[in-house]
Amino acid sequence: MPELAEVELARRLWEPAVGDTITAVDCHPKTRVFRDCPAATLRKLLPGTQLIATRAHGKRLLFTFSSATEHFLHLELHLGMAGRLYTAPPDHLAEKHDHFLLRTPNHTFAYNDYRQFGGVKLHREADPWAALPPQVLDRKFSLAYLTALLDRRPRVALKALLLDQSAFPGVGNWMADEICWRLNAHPSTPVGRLDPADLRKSSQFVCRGAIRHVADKNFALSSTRTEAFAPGSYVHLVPPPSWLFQHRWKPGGSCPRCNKSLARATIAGRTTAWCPICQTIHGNSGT
DNA sequence: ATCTCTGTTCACAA
DNA sequence: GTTGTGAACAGAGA
Repeated sequence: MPELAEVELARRLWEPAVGDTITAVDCHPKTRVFRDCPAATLRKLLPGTQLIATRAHGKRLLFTFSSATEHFLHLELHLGMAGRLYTAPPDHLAEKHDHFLLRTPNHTFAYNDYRQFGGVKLHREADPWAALPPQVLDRKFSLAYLTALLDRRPRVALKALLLDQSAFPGVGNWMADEICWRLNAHPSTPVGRLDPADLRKSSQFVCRGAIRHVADKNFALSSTRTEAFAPGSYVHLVPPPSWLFQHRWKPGGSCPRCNKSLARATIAGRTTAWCPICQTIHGNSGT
């Protein structure tokens, strides 16, 4: 599920652990989420360390620990399709599909992923994220930068480029559709036909709005209703009806702008919804 | 029972 | 070299 806003929400839910000492690590005995780091390594390295920083970049999370034995120690999490972080009391027992629990004196920080499409990586270098591309809301995501990006691969379909994590980190299926819709562009439009300034504006609008509607609002809810983030529930508030989001999966859903029926098809390998009336910029229309 | 899914990766085709 | 497609991963809910 998680795209950039849910990933940011997950980061904030674990943020209270900063400054805490890890007292124990419980790992699910049989899981494939520990891809390049055996669970035994985590159990050996993490207890006694202190969490000192949390970061999010696109769909990735990075938790940095200070350790007596390692110069640098980071845990990178990817939530895949169904991953979720939550916080619980220190004596919390692992729920179904909890893959690992970080224990601190006052909390349990849990990682749950029933589909196991996510994963955990261990990094031991100073900055494992040194080479990541700029994010949509970074200052480095400039008009010149995006123009060069489009010039490099002018024939790629808009939807495919939006889903490319090295181009638009953190944008997933629904955000990609939302950006196409806001841009009035058909998802299969070759990106060479687009105005980079318009694409930049639309993608920034959607990323900013997603953070506000999903990360900010659900986080505010979590501080008044901690039980809302117990296993089994997660995101409660979604973008408003003026966004495509609330209409795209409804059978017979209609465009919030012109009220005509939405179209659906598989584009760039993913189910895609768009408004055939509003999204008039096409690759094959001649204009 | 069958199908779908806010994701990524890999093999392979065109 | 580029671009597109389908399968695989695993489980829940319709």
